[in-house]
Amino acid sequence: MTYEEFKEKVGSVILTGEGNCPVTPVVQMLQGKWKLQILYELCIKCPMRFGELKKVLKPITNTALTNALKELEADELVQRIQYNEMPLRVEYSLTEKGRDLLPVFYAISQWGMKYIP
Amino acid sequence: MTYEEFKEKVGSVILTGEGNCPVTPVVQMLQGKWKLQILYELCIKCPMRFGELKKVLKPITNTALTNALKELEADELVQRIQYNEMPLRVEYSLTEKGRDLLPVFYAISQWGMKYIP
DNA sequence: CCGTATCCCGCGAGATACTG
DNA sequence: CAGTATCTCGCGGGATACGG
Repeated sequence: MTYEEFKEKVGSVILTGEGNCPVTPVVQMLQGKWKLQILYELCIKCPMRFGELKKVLKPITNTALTNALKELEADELVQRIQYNEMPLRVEYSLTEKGRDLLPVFYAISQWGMKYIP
Repeated sequence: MTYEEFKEKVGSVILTGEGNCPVTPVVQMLQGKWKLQILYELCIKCPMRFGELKKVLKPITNTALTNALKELEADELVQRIQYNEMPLRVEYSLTEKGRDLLPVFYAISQWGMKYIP
């Protein structure tokens, strides 16, 4: 794809240049050491429990996982459901908004397969 | 796109789960406050001079711009060419590897248009 | 089991001044 | 013009211990 094709497809409205990169806010939302890996694991298996995520993202700490999940929830990419059983059970799943990131992941993966050895 | 379609298209090799998210290393490469905006500006106009980039990314400092450009160059997303004139002229341009990120930007923009008000 | 509450530390980024 | 050289500061994330 050339930039001209890109511009034509996306529309010029959000392509004003001068620092108004339309991509930046989205990537900001995905920034942080763990967010992408969490979303990725939730793509593979959904829903997942807190402890399950913690196990799969092995060196992650409680604090980091909690914070990342909270931010993802605030951005409506992930949904938290708490079941008041004993012992407590909490499940995290992707929202539609979160699942719609799959084409983005796909594009990135394609690029990675071409350029990452 | 469902995850099953995703898996089929990308191939299961890199989809091992257990923390091996294929997307993460790519986004790591794009991380930093300014890298994406630099790439984006270079999509719009290429090549650009140091001072030109600095003007367009207004509140950026010399240090930040220099560091970001160095890292982008190390990752072979951007090429630096120096002309030993007086006064000095340096031009930055996207490499093919960098230009090939456009489909990624496109996917992200599509998502953004759907979900960012 | 699923977190919160602290404390701590390093690193990315800002500010400012200076150079080939 | 296109950077480099320092210094500083804030905050994201790690470690550990405790609470509902």
